[in-house]
Amino acid sequence: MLQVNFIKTNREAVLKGLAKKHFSEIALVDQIIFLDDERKKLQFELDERQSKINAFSKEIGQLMAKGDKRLAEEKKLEVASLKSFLEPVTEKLNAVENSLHLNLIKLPNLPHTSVPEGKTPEENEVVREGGQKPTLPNNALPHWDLAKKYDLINFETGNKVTGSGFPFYKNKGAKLQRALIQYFLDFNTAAGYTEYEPPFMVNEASAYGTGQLPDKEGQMYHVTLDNLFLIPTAEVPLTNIYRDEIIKENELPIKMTAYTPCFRREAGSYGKDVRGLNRVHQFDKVELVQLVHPEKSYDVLEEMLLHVEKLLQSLNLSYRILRLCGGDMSFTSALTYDFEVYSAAQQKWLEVSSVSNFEAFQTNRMKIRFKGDGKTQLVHSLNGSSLALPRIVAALLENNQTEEGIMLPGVLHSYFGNDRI
RNA sequence: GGAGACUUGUCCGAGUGGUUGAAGGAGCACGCCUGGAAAGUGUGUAUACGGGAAACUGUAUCAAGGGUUCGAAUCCCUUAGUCUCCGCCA
Repeated sequence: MLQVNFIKTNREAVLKGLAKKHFSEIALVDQIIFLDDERKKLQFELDERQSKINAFSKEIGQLMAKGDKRLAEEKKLEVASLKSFLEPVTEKLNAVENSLHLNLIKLPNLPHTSVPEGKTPEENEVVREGGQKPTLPNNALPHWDLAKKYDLINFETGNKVTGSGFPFYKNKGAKLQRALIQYFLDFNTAAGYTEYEPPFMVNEASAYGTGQLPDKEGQMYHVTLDNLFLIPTAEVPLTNIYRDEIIKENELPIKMTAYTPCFRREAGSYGKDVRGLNRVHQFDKVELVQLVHPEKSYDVLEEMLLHVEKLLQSLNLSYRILRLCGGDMSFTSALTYDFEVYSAAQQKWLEVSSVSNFEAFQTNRMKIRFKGDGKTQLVHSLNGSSLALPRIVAALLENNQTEEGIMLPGVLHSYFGNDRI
């Protein structure tokens, strides 16, 4: 959520930023400014009245103490008439505050200046590529066939037991999941991230805090009986740890990592892109979240980028880093880098990580602040995947297939207990 | 799931209708003291939204929401959470 004062003092910049994000309801901006002025007026009016009432009440108290009942009774009547004015103003103020808030949460975050213009994924900017694309024989198999061949993943059973998009991992497939999770977590904690195992369901306030609610409830699984939501990413419980808290400046940066399953209803799925592990409703992911001093968030973003890059390099995968264009970025992000891994058998890039700086957009909703220079201000939040497993698994299987089995990268050997599948 | 007790500021803790945003203590910050530290000592130390150039000042907030009252941290209701006992359970 953008800060009203920022919108008011930077109206032009806000409009420009929204245009870059291809946000169409720009009338909201002036609406918000209008409503906020209205809010202030009403607030002032209300405070004035309340102040008078408070003063009178105090007097009544003093009169009662002196035993001057008659004068006290007179004052009571005066207060009563003042109070009758209070209610309509309060109601108006509430109404204005509500619609101000409703409008405010409709505005997406503003893109950073380095965000490229553009509307579609094709217009994302390739920052750099790394690793080597493997050359596979002509009879190379896509991962769904490899999964069958080595009995690693069973999609059909998942369909039967739960539904499509809920695969069973089996045998070495299950063990590979465990190895990857363990490796990723160790890699992250070695870099100073604190490991968490958070709840896999969150309440409404938390889903709201990270921006899943309102509007995007369709993307989450909702446990209606208890009004809880299955988390679409560990970002939600992790960031919400600090909701409504004021952090001491010397405790920043706060670096957190967690493995969780992620649950996504993914309304718009289609065709070839959803084959095998390319898109599923439940998948495993290790996530990074940082809460940092606002002046440092872009340095931290670069640091997280390098961190994830190192992780991908250690897996010997061919990857590229994209800087997302304004139209392809998420609602909450100010700058996002996507990591894609090359799947040799499918001959396409698969997104495996998304590293974003949200600046104060999330923390303004969650009121995560810190105290520095005597002032209380919002921290910046960032997150990144390190990594989402399914597509990593897809690439590992496809890119490393040989006659002798699937050769795993060295860093996984000890975790997996073998050098190949 | 049942019964009871409880929920006050960063923390501990006082406070059962009237200058209480909240005693007292701890912590923290700054100053004095010290060769340095500890001890001692002085001052300061919540958040949000307003007004004001500023000094300063108004309103709200004692789990959350509602109610009673001229006035509520204090009384009533609802919800959530914590603890204890019982039940159930991996």
